[in-house]
Amino acid sequence: MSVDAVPENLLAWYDAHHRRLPWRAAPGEAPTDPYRVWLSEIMLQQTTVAAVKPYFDRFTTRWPTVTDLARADEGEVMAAWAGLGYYARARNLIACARAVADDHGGRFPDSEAGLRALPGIGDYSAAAIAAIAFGRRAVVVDANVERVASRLFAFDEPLPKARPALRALVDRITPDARAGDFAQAMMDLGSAICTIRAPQCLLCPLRDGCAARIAGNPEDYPVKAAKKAKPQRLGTAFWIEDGARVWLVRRPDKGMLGGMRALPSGPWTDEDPGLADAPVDAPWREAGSVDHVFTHFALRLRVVTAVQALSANDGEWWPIDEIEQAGLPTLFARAAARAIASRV
DNA sequence: CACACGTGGCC
DNA sequence: TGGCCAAGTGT
Repeated sequence: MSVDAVPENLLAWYDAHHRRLPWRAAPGEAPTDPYRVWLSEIMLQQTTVAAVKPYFDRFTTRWPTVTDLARADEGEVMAAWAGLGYYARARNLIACARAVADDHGGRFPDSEAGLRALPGIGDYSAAAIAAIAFGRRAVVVDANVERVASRLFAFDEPLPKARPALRALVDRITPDARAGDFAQAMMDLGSAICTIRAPQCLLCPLRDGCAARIAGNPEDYPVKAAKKAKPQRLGTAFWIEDGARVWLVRRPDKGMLGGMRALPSGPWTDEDPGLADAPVDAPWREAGSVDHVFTHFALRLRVVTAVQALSANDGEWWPIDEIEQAGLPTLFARAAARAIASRV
């Protein structure tokens, strides 16, 4: 199979085997509302389809259009995003919705360059939205496409440094027509057939032209640069309650879990901070600790509790029996669960 | 440009 | 079970 035959074979496979997803139009159907395409692409950044589905349903039910989202209360959007991770996406989501509403008359730009200028939309998302929502030819390269293409061409230069060279190869196989279906077909193929481990080459529509399969080592692709070791950090979270309510703060926009509601907590470092960052003097009780692994460090967060009056400006009392609605990111949801379990 | 930035699932 | 990885973006 030559390179020229890739789009035809892949699209025929997609017509027969495409996944049905809430944000996707089937081949031949009218394209999905650009708002839904955009929302799904932002949620899917570094995030699995299974994790995104319930969030996508809740967001589109609560905010059916980009204008609705643009008018939404920022804190409510952040709380609705809680648990999905990479919270800068949620801050950029709001900024993008407001830019579309205020600067573009409530309609998404229909060109890759126009989309690329919006907050939270990078090279990948601009290409994907242009292709999927607007039928534009665009070279869409995500981790699935990198894996499929690097195997197809037996491309063995280490990523991410060699990403531009790999993108040039993807450009060669991207068709002018059905660019959106082609991009989604590459992703479905990467998800179902051309998997990280144990790829199902016998079922692959591109097997006859795949250099890595012919060489017998598809699992050796893509080649990636070595990763750095994760440091271990230590911190303390403070559960302060008045009996029925707990004291919550909002974390600064910059930095870890930025903009999210949280338990008070000092900086996380390689030294155990103990009670040094306590927001108030209190007879602290140990409630155990939570181990949590982030992208670039591991954290052991000690949880201490106290029943204490507290008056401060930068925080709020939250009913403990409604803690699930506070929109805590997973780390602090786990810390809160630890504190609640330790109550007498 | 290398690094910061979450979470859960997989083996 | 600890390491790897995911429909990346911003700085």
